[in-house]
Amino acid sequence: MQLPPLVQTFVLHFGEMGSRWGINRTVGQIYAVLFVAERPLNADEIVARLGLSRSNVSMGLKELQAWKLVRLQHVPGDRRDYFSTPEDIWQIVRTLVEERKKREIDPTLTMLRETLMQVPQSDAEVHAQARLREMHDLLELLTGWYADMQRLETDRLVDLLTLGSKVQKMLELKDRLLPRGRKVREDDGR
Amino acid sequence: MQLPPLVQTFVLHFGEMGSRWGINRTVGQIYAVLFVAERPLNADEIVARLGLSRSNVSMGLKELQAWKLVRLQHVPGDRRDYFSTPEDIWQIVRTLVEERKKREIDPTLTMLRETLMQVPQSDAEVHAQARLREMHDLLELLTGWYADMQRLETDRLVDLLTLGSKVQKMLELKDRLLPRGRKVREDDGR
DNA sequence: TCGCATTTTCAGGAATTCCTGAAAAGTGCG
DNA sequence: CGCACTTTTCAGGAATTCCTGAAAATGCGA
Repeated sequence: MQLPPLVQTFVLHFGEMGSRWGINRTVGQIYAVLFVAERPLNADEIVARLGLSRSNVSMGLKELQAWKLVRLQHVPGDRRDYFSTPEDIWQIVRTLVEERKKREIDPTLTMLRETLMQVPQSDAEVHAQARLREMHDLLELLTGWYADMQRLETDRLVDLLTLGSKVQKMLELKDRLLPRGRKVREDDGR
Repeated sequence: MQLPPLVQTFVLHFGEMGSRWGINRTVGQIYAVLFVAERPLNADEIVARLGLSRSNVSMGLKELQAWKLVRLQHVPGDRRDYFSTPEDIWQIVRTLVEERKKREIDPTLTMLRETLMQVPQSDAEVHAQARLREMHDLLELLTGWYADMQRLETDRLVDLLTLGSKVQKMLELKDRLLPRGRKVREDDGR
């Protein structure tokens, strides 16, 4: 592995973390290298930095592209493929959450809806369905909230996150100032 | 596997999902069985339902306990250990997020802070540090927000999530009503 | 303390996932 | 078209993770 020490620390850590998230270690490392690179890199440059086989890097890049975490680019006068991560880190977060939702949450919601349609054949099934409904409703609430957040511009989103629970206090304040304000909470339902 | 069909669908799906999240399939299945169970189950009951070996179930339960996702209980007059998941699904979410933060985010923040302390030895390292700082600041913002949310009672949290981006509109409204309101955003810093 | 019920540990085989080199396929230029 | 360069595919070996049965440890009542 041919990397400045500081970068190496990060790349190894990121690879480990990746493997706890169902992404394999080398894919995590490839991503990490691209994330800190000053310019787009081609596959051979990644091979040189990480000491993996060419084919492994090719497969890793393919997977990262499938996740839309990495962008393919071309350098004029060079036939090779170059890859980079988005400059904007919030864009990365958005993509990551969106893809995970698509692959994991959405199919789970579908499965939950299907099992909730079935007619329970026993007490055990009645109880199980009640639990599954709780899980379903929770995921619906979270995905609804997420859809809202995804729609905000980044600056607004950062404002909200920075406020944190102070939002809560401000809403109470607002309710005192504007007693009919509760209406705002109920109109325009999702 | 000896389960009502509806439960079986859920258990198998949950096992698959678990394996995409770095949790192994059988641990996911054990959790799923406990989640929909009407009462706490002992290890042999889980063995009967899932057709795993006794020792595998023992290891799985140990892992779930380490994650605090499962509670050990005793039934009067019975020496065996019984296990259950919390009734309150929001409690489950809180535990899950807390544990993942502790195991993944916190060590990552530590690593990022350490690499940011180092003196860069090259342009590549200067640029890498800038990227790592972006990631660090992002994680700090998110964990700060999370700490705030964790502190709210569940009902308040659900209110905020239900509001979604409408919070944004309400804050704008509030700023119009109470021009000096911005002060509220800046005092009492975290 | 013994005996029984229960849980835990762990070595090693099974299953799965990962990684590689070699070969095939794709691509654009002369 | 033919060639050189590049990427992709894939069979099979390497590495890792998972799972099991047997044995050890634990806990409790008599």
